[in-house]
Amino acid sequence: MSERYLRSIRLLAECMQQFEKQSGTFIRQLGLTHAQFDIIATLGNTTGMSCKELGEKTLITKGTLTGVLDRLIAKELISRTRSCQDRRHFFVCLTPKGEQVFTDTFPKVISMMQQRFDDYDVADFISLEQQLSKLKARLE
Amino acid sequence: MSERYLRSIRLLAECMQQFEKQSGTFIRQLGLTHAQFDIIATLGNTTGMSCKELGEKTLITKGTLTGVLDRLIAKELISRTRSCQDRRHFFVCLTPKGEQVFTDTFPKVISMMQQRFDDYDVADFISLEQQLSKLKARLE
DNA sequence: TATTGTTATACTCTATAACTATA
DNA sequence: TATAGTTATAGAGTATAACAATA
Repeated sequence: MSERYLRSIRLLAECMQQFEKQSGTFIRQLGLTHAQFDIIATLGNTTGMSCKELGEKTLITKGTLTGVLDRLIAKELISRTRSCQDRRHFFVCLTPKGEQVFTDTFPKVISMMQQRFDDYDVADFISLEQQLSKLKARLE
Repeated sequence: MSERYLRSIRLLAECMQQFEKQSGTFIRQLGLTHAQFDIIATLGNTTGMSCKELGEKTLITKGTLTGVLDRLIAKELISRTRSCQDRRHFFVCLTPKGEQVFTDTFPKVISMMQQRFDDYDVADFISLEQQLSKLKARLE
């Protein structure tokens, strides 16, 4: 059974690697790094969150996160303000410019990819989702 | 359909992130970086390959690769010898010590993970593999 | 005392471009 | 001329530990 598990994990890694290869080119054209884009993507469609939460979601450790956020602030894509309730917390969210990068970027990535999935029907996607959800639950 | 595609990609990323979170702790305990472990894993169970091939498989660009290989050589985990046929090529392969890291590591990662997949039967793994293979083909 | 985040340090990865050696 | 790999450079990510501010 362990060979089967390994084979699935290897496939998972290969899928992810391919996706990152394609999206990486795109991200770099935006003048962003992978870590920076990760932050933008995590903050997208949210009302913002603390550094702690952001670090947990992106797996970036706090010491590193400060630097990544600094560079995104310099690019005016995010804001970092101290929380009023608990002044130990910072509140990080996308600026309008950051929102725009988020909403401009994703449709482009989607359209770039979408044509490859022409022969996927709803059932195919549902099946894929089910398998990945199940796998994710085991990995957590 | 694009939301379905995005949802699958997000799940894929979350699975990979979880896997890297778990394996990352383990890799660091070995005194290796992610890139270094990627090289070891790619060379494992092969008779070796050129820098070019290694770069293509790991998505590490040639300038970066030289440095990563230098550090693995310093750790005596790989060897890099010039090819006799075409002296432009180098031939990179695991040393016995590198082989040992590879064969020692994977069983540990497997056993760490395996218990989580107790309720996966052969059919589950086959189904997962099929879905991932199909996805991979589209992403390439 | 515990938690959140910053700062400092040393190392590694990264992309890119110029370069060397071989074909 | 083309290809494989190295070297050089500047910037960014990484882990870790010590620190400051707040609770």
